[in-house]
Amino acid sequence: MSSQELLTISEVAHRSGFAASALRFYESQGLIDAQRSPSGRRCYERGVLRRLAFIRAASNVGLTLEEIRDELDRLPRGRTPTRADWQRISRHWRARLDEQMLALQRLRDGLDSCIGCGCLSLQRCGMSNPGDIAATSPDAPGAAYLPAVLRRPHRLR
Amino acid sequence: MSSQELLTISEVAHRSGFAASALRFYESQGLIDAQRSPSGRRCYERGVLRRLAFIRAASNVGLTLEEIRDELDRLPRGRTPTRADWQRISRHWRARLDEQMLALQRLRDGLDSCIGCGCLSLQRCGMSNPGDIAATSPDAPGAAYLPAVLRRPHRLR
DNA sequence: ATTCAAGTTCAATTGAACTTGAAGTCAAGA
DNA sequence: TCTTGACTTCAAGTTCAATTGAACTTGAAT
Repeated sequence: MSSQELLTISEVAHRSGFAASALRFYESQGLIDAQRSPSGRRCYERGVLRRLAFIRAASNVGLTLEEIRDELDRLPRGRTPTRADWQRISRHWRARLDEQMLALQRLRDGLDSCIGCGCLSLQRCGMSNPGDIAATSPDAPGAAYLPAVLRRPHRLR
Repeated sequence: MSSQELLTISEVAHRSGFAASALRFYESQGLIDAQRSPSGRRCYERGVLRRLAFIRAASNVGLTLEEIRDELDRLPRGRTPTRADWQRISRHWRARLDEQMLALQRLRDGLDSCIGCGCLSLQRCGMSNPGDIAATSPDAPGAAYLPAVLRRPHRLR
């Protein structure tokens, strides 16, 4: 069925742009898998490259590795994702990106409204308080919290 | 000259929205400072609240604490920042936010161009390769890197 | 036969921004 | 006097996504 050409870890590393250490790490985290040669070396099917592209894209969108693993697990094991699979995922990501952009826009608009006023008033300034949580709470503290989407750290290299 | 009303750490914590531990940490990092009571407790001037609002805002924009410290250090010690100070800083932040938004837009456009095609081709897909670095290199690896602006982790709470 | 690069495992380290815990001090109230 | 509770310091822990290092094995080329 499947082709015979298996890839070494350094080939996959080079072709995917991930470090070999990252590939081992992803395997340990259940994001990808590898066969083994008789001597115990990792042998990858070509499909792993698509999977890695997926991982990078998802990570770019801001998903954690855990979320990515979940998403991959809900994907059909073995076969290439269908258009429908891909559309479901895309919509998910698209929504996340829109959220992030919106949060940034609010921040930038707050900044614009501050320019020239020299304000940065603790209670009122839209810049130090981009109006999400704090303002609504009954005995809200003066300063505010970033919308959750922008709070997530994400690195990747 | 300055008023007598000094604030305790828990007052500042509540009014700024930062945890007391964060205030101690910021002091240790040279971002804020505090006087001491005879018994060694921290006493804050009201001005620290403005400074903390600044820190939160800057952090929301994505500056690291180190960058924030630098920015604060270039600010006139003692006096409230003038309109000119604030405008310089705002422009700096504004540019940074614009960068971030642009990066997100590229990502989203790539996603849109993918929806329905089910591609995620390693070499060509705009989603796994938001066209920044990798594609330009001579023997570029297949997959790409996020623009630096989006790579920075930033947490705050 | 020797050498070398490339692979393996596992544990420890990184960095940013804090938080948590342990152990102790201090002032006010019952 | 005793007990809270708010504070102090300092060291160590947390999270995420990996990287790094030590110690070892393998396969191919010289």
